[in-house]
Amino acid sequence: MDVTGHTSPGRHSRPPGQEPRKAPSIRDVAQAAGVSYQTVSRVINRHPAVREETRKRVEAAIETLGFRRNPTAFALASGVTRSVTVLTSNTTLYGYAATLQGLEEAARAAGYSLGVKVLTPEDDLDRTISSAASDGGGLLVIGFDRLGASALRRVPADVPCAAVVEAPPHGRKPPRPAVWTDDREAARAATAHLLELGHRTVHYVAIPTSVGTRRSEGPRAQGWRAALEAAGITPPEPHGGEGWDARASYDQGQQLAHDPDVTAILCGNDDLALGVLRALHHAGRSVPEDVSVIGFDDAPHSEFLTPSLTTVRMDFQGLGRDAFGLLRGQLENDYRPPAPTFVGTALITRESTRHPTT
Amino acid sequence: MDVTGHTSPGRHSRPPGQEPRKAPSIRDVAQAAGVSYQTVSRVINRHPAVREETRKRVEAAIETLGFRRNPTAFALASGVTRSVTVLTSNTTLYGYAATLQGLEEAARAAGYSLGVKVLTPEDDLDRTISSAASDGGGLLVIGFDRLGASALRRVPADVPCAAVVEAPPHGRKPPRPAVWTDDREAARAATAHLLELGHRTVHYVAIPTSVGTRRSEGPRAQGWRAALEAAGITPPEPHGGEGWDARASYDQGQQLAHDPDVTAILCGNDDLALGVLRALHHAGRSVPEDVSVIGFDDAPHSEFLTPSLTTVRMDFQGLGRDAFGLLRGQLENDYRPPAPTFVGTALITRESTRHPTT
DNA sequence: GGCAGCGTTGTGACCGCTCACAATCGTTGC
DNA sequence: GCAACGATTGTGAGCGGTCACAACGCTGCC
Repeated sequence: MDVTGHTSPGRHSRPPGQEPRKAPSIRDVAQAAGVSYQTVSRVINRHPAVREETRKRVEAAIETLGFRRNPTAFALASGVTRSVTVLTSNTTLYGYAATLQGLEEAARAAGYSLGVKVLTPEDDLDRTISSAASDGGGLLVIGFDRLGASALRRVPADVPCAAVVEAPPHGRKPPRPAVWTDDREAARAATAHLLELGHRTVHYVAIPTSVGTRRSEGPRAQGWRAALEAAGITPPEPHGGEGWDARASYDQGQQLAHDPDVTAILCGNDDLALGVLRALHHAGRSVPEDVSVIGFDDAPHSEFLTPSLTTVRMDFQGLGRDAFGLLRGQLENDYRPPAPTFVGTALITRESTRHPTT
Repeated sequence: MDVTGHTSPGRHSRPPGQEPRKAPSIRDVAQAAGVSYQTVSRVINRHPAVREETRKRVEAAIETLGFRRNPTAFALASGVTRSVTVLTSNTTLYGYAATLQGLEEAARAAGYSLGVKVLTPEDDLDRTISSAASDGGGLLVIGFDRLGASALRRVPADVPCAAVVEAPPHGRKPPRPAVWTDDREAARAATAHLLELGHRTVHYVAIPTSVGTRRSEGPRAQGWRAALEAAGITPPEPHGGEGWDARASYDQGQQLAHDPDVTAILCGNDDLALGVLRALHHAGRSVPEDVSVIGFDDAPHSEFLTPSLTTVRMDFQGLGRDAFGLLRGQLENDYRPPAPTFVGTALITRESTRHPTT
């Protein structure tokens, strides 16, 4: 079953005699309208000092010739790009994809075009950054992970830049203008919820963090730990931290499943929760009867799992929108970015959590 | 729980006296190296007619000044952009996201920068297209749906363009160079598989199609229908066709669940399958004991569902790669796109399918 | 009537790079 | 010894816009 198809252009796909006629320039328009190129420039820039009648004439010429201002020439001459580049290590994981979507929407609404560059450990970070910087008007960095965070740190100070990041440690500020969600508090609340249901402790399966070594703790882990400590419980050793998806968490899920004392598990994201769910199922432990599971992020499919997943909803799109606003504030002198509009987090309780059976 | 954070740049974030010094130009390099700007241009373009010693000198100057060729000026002067724009109606659904990922990888490998523009029903398609076209060197259209397909049709003939599309009807060719997977055959094989297991018929929950009205059939529906007809079975009325996600298919799943004759369901993608799975569960019908379900696309989480989902694996990344190659062939005179490299489809059998009871 | 002042339009230079062509140099050939 | 030649290098123009400034015509005023 590997039948596939494609069509390709002929070697000479251009009909003879039909040169790819190049787009009209302002000088073409000027000639057609009987004015100077500068007047055309004024018209397309809505400069007030143009007589009504002249403007009409120029606009007519623009219309008939199908003129559109060449963005490249505009960028070169004016130094203004109206384009931004997103730097991210991933485009498909839910959190990243949703953030990217928010960034794109905001950019489109503001009339900016959006470039995307995926960061890989193999590529030279500085090289990638400087090429992206010279390409476009500004950089938007998704700094959820190590790669993204270190890219953010290396963006030269004179390059306009904004970021979406993991909640920074208390008292620390990200190196650049940034937005984030208070994951720490959200994780604390989710953990507290499990404790309130009557669980004696809560185990944690971690996502990778954006800082330091594998064993260092991200904000979600910190919130989890804080909730336990506030309840006078010694936190057990956290699991995971090496991958983002279900494949990565399945093993951890198996270990947890074999420990009969485990009755509640908080996962760093919904994909990890899925792997844990699967492992628990294989081990014959049912959710939520034997074990409660909470995810993080509220991915679109989490609601439809069986059992449907209790999880922490995040407003990634809102984060993206706001990060773009922050960048736009640096790009346009007269633009003041509005206060953050994203809605923070919310614990969505579904079927995967309940009180423990004594 | 709506605590969030952000930092913004001060109003005057630039340290006084530290102007954002503009990047060095080839003339700066030329002066530093004691040659003309044209010689510098030759060096950065690897023109052979430069004496070894001169080249060394220029390269040293480039290094010390940290010169990088301005892509905007290069584009304007040469007419070559080394950038492409992806037009898509969606960035988060698995098929789209994975295709985008393939496109991005290929573009990055070839040294192209990649722009993304999301198509919406509200925006003026022609406007979006022409702005994307003037922005970059070429267009890559993801034409899985109506919006994408109609965008593809409207791309002016003189704009370089390649697409990833739904398999076209027999004997038809897409309007532009394109790649696709033979979904029709894959759906036929998946349906045939269910029949071979002993099911008397197979029901179908459709994804939206890229052509015509809601009720017209995409290649997956055609393949399903063909398999049934080949077995002498009158195809039942297909369901769905109005949405891509689990929310859209849940209702259809409910209807199917209440019909005791339904023992096998093919879904247009894995998300729809998820909604159907959920509806069956709610109706008390177990999978695969009472009903077999097959999805399409092999999304990353499908393997970890319970029951894990039998599905048709697609090589979206490969499609993206190949589509980029097709575009690159139009952009560079001396580049011949390689033959398609994507691997087609494969039926992945997991827990959600088996022979019917009785 | 002459001139300042305004509204409107045109000219020249330039953004950073490429292209086509001209200029320079040291060799070579006869 | 000199023209021809190839290898190098430099010059001018232009890509399609913008900016700064000059120039024009008209009105209002003393």
